[in-house]
Amino acid sequence: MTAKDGYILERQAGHLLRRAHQRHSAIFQENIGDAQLTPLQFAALVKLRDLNEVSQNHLGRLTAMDAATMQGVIKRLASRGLIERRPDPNDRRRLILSLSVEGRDLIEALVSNGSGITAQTLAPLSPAEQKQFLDLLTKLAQLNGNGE
Amino acid sequence: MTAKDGYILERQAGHLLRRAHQRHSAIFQENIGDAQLTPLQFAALVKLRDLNEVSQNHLGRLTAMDAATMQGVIKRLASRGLIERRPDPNDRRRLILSLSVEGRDLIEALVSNGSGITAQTLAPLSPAEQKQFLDLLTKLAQLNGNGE
DNA sequence: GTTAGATTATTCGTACACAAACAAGTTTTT
DNA sequence: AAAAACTTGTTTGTGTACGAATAATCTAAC
Repeated sequence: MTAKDGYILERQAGHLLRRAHQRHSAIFQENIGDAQLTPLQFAALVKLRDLNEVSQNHLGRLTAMDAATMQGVIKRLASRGLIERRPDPNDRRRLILSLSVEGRDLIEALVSNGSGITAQTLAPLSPAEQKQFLDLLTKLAQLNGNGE
Repeated sequence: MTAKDGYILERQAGHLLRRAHQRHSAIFQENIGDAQLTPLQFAALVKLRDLNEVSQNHLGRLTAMDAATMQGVIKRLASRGLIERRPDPNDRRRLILSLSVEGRDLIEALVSNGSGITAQTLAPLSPAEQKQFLDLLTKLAQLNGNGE
């Protein structure tokens, strides 16, 4: 907490965001109910459940993963048999992704755990603070609003 | 944004924290003023400047990095000649870390950029909102307050 | 004072994160 | 239609993240 010129690591947005994200990841891992599933894999399954079918890159945009990251996440989900990949007949560059039966069953069984994880992550705050925090955080998560 | 049962990815704390952290990282990279320096490396240098000398594990605790991560961060900083490592005479397990002259010069020159990066990260919020956000985020970054 | 237990740093293995470069395919321009 | 520009998915390389295992050392208990 020392600082010769007022720059205190513990008060920087980036450091705090990183630590809060660490804490959330730990809560996720303890409570998701599937030891292999990671937050990104869970996000991909949830979005796929909502949309039924999407291309890989499109799913990446919806879940905020770049193409290279998405590739790895999808590969691992497919190797577990949770999702299926087939070529798009209208655009031969594209891979159309969808949930397998096992993937659908798994995500239906685990979504409620996801809600609990968010609740637990926000538990140190009062209900009013939770709402406020999510509102502010939503603004800061917007890709614009930076400074070019 | 669809959802059969109210679980909306875009409103989950973890997803928003991840995206806000992504945005911060992009702002950091554009504004830190040293193309090689990463947020973690910057944090390590800042803490080292504040404390002069610390053991590697201790520095890891102060910057919220586990021992394995810290090891890599320190290795890269040392290979750039920004920090020095010497054994602790009182405890032969320990490595005592300190800034080199170049490391000190670099961090002194870049700390103010760090403040600008936090400001820019929080720029979408009003000053009152910024204070509130940091207060709430600080509570959520505390390692306790989870639910065992 | 030795043994059991804890701590320090390292290594290994898996999973993000993302820039950069690429091949293959699609769209836009001219 | 052919060229230029863009998109999709993959690969490579570097840097977090962190669990688990290990060797060396230190500390606490007995």
